[in-house]
Amino acid sequence: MMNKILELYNELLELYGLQGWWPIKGVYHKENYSYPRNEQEQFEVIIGAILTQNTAWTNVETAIENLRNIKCVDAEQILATSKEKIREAIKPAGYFNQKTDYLVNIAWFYKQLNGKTPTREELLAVKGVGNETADSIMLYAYNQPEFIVDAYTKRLLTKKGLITGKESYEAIKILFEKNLPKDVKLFQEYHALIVEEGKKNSITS
DNA sequence: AGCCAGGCTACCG
DNA sequence: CGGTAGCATGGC
Repeated sequence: MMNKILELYNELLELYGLQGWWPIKGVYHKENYSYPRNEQEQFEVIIGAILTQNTAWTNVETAIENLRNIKCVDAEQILATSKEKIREAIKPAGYFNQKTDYLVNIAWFYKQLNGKTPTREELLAVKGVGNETADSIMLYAYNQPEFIVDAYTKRLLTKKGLITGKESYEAIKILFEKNLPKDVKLFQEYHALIVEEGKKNSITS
């Protein structure tokens, strides 16, 4: 018999279908997992992961478009641009003072990687990158099998009675990873489905 | 007119 | 360690 974590995945998949995350240039590439296709797209995923911290994705889209207009969906360009300009561009995403610093930090980090794939620990050492952002970057920018735990995930698992809600980030992450095959596509779709479910169901359901 | 959104850091006990 | 204030915009 299947475990509850895998059952939940199949239930969500049945409900919502394949999601095809992460959106690039506002587009969800359903049933195509060859993204990101180049460094520009990879870096777009990374800045999106930072900008979406506690922020609605629609606001992030606007911020990324503003950054695109000033050629700053690019690590070198961010480092060559004044913080004031970046701050203005990402204003719609909120927390713009913090996030400007975070973007500069990740730009330095990305540049020194010189094309290498970072470890999760290296990402966590960047100020502005916490557990969820690190896992989002690993899973969607680098296609590494790290399961993402977010507010929707905790809420859904609590509602399903699979956790109490008091577990740590790490504990919930491990719960998923030990009950699922270590499959990047599966991890990508599962998190996307959880977000879809979270968006469609109000806080009080 | 609040409350919420794909969190993180700093600081407290 | 766990708990929480502060950060900020836009949509409903």
